[in-house]
Amino acid sequence: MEASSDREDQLKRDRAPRNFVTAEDVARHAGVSRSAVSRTFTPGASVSADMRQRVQEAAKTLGYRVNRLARSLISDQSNLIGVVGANLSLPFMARQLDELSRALLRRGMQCLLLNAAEAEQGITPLIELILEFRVRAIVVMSGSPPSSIIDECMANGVRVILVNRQADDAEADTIISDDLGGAHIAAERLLRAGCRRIGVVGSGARTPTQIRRRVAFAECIEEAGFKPVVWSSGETTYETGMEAAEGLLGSHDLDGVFCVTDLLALGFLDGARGMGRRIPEDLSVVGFDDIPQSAWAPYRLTTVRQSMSDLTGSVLTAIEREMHGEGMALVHEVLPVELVERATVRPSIRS
Amino acid sequence: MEASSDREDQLKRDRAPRNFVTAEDVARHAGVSRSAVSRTFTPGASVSADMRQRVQEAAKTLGYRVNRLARSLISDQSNLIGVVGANLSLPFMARQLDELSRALLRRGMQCLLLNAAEAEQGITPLIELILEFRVRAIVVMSGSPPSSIIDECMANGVRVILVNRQADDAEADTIISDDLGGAHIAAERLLRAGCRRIGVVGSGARTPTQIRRRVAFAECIEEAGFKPVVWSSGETTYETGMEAAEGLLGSHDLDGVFCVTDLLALGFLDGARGMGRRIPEDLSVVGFDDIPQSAWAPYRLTTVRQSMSDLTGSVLTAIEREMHGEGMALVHEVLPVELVERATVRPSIRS
DNA sequence: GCAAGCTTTGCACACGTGTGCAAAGCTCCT
DNA sequence: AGGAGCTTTGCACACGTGTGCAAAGCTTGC
Repeated sequence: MEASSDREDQLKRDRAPRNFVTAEDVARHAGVSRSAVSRTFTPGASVSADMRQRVQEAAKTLGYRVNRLARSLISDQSNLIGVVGANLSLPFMARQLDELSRALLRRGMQCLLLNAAEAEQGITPLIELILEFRVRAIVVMSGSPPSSIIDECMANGVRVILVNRQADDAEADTIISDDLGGAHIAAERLLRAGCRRIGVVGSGARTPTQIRRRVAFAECIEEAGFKPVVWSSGETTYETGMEAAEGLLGSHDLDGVFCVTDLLALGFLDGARGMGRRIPEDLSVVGFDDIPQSAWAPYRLTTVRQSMSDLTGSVLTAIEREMHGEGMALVHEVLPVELVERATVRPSIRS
Repeated sequence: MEASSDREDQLKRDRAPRNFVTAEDVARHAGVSRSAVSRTFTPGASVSADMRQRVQEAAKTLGYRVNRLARSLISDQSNLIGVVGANLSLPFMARQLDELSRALLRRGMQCLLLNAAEAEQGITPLIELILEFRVRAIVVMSGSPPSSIIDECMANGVRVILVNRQADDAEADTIISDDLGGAHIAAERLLRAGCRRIGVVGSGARTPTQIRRRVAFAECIEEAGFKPVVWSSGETTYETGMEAAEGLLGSHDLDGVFCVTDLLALGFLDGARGMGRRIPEDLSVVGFDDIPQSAWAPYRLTTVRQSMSDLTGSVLTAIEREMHGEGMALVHEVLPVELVERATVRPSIRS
């Protein structure tokens, strides 16, 4: 917080003189009142046609732009949506952000993006910062906000929408893809392929999503009477996937592996191949997410797909739900997933 | 513009009542003047220690957050940086945005992200929208702004920073990686490998970057006495790379190819292999950008690397340069590139 | 103890906009 | 022509904050 203050201090010191045209200027130039200008740019306000035209002409020649800061000051509401995300360069996150920012713009909202990568003490400070902009809602795609800050947001009329995140018993909207179902599908598929010596690969990240997928998968396998080998350390990257392959396959002769993330799966595939395993003859692999790279020729990964459009759609639903009245109800959605069959799992034995 | 207006209209209709705590509330609760509250939260203002503490206590119990909209209204300046980008899910763009948003936050600035993907009539409307937020500067990573809007930004004291973009003779900061140098390096490397039947692969996108790389490469090859075959259609994706391989290798027996983008190169590699070409024995391939996937085991792409940190650093330099006075000078940087040798080009013949 | 100098505090104005209210203008019918 | 009813316009206030200015308080040196 200290460093940040110093920074802002400096920003202010070398502030440049601005000269934006104001509604006052336009009014003077068009010979009308300032209210008329305001109404011209306020949808639904009462202005006559020729007044509107006169104002618009003046505005055009002067280069007038409404000052949204001032506008929002009145309504105590901006069209800003705060977005908290980290690791924006990971394929899945990138796609998520791409779709979300596009959808927001299409609906007349803007995206205030804060990168949580360097948020050592959690994302609470980031959310606090976002609140200072009087945003319309906050979308959290990374980190786990303590319920105290969520409550504060809600108390101020700002919805908090958690995407593939969880906050135990806090009043937040929660949109999650069906990790349990997906893990189940993956387990089922591997078992049907006749796999018996089974492994799970996760990273060291302790996100709810990772844990749910790993645990649910392990349970399924155990129910079937087998004992899965688990890998869970490192970052959630391709490289970790390779390490997992070396670590796991060096000591265990596995014939089926579930990677909780496609990125891990791709690394794992390359690692396994590097150790001489043939896919899927010797070893079947299933991923989760369906990122674009999974369809690339060297991989053709069989994986559990999250529907990106469902995800974005649900976020928008939550944002547009009214804060008070009967629409206040929280959104709690578990989005369905589906298996995408490609080429990394052996065909089912009995069909 | 029409649709957007309707949208905003609707946003206003279902506006929810808010109840943010104001500085006035805090002042009353602490028994001091409102100015004192303001000064407590203004770095560098004159407040005594115990006054500050009293205010901070009251602010904490009441849950006060400075309203940045109001604050910015005074200074006519926010800490917002407008960012225009499209195709955020492409690896290179994603990394760029990741680094930029991180750097901005670290320096006490926030990122107002507009996705230009659906900007059919150019990005001028987007920049106009951004201006309404009285941003500190605008970073353009996609689309090409006409110089009229750039001039308007500059007239209002808002810098426009083009990243790997170009606006002919407009007053914008321009930060470009050395496409010409990179193309030269790529050509040189292929020639040294003994390639003689050479191709260039671009997409149908007519961005300055693409064109510069393609043209410069072709020139180098022609200077060496050969005539390159050119592919340039489709989107800038992996799939286009594959198509290019099929299209080009079906009719020409090439032994060296330069892809103006790594993503194209990866698709091209897979396409070429699918047609039975051995890399690099039969065919050498060089890319441009050095995205993470290029280092993956099936590819090990030799490519021309843009330094992401240089790029981000230069953007920050431009943002922080003063608008008036001696610091007003525009930033025009051409960032150096370097060849990353991996495994898709044959060793040099004469060394 | 007192004056000079410094620090701290409150008042009041400014920033650019939206909007309720009442006055003014217009339309239309009798 | 005149009045009822509707539309349009301007005034003035509100939004929450930063800050110049002067008054008040404090410190220091003699």
